[in-house]
Amino acid sequence: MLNGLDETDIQILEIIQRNARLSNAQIGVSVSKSQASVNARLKRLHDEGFILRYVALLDHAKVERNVMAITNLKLTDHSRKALKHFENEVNKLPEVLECLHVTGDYDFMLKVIVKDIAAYQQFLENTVFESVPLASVQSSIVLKQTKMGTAVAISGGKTIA
Amino acid sequence: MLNGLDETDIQILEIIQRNARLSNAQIGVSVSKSQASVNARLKRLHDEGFILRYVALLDHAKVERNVMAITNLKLTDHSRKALKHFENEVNKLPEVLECLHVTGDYDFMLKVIVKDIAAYQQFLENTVFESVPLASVQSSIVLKQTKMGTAVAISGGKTIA
DNA sequence: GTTGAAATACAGACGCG
DNA sequence: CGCGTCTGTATTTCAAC
Repeated sequence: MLNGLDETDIQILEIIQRNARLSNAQIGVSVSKSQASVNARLKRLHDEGFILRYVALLDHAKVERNVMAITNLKLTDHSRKALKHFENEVNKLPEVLECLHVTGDYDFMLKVIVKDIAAYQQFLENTVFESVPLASVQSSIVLKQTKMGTAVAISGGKTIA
Repeated sequence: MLNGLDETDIQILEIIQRNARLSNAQIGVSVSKSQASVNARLKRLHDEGFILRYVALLDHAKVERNVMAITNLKLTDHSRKALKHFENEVNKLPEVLECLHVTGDYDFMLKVIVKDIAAYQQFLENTVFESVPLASVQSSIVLKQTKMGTAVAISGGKTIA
């Protein structure tokens, strides 16, 4: 159907993207399969690389990380070496949750999580500006996370809400 | 220490943000506590809202969702009612993984996952442009996901790499 | 898909600081 | 008296059939 996935596989993936703590038996009820069957499918989906990993999502505010910012960057040097170096530097920074190489006015888009605005200012000055030569930087502060998900809709068009 | 979290709590949170499938016993080894203690802490951390939920992360390419795009939007109407309506519309769209209300040149930033560029074009025309009056739209296609994480560094400064 | 054994999660009673 | 360990029981995982 899709890379060797049948309808049941797709249903299972949709479910565990939203709640990875359900038991195989609970998932089995939803997909009308035995728990052993669900177990075997989950193992296969993981072994074949469909499932990358399982993670816990935290409440950022509760752990005192109240500022999310989007940092758009344009490098001065676009050689392969410079790009690689930039990627390496970014990977070391715990404040950076995501780094995307994008088309458009800027080269990279960083999703940054810090304690407060002061911490963000320090992050820019002491870390980003120091790492590589930058042609331009544009920051957007996140006022509100209207939608915050990790689940991708699978199967042909759209699937579940 | 931080909202009532001690050093052990923080270590546990750091661990399960990266691997939520470890057994309580395995976590216990890392934090030098018994499995029962780890179990009790996990339950408390969840009940108190530090842990929002557990999810599985999929390989987007394997499920044929090869295009990630960032859609920046500026609305024409900024009334509270219009904002609320926009948020409601966006929440219905499975292609939109994240929607952030941001400062800067645009009002909202959408992280969109679709099958291909054609699907993105349809998403814009049939869905986004139809939902609310827009003053401007700017799309950035993601060429490469240099870093892709969900784990926030807890504790004062930085913690683990 | 069913069954059974091993691992795991989880609640209660006790003990230490 | 909060917190951790220990023990027993209920679930769950997982491999063999």
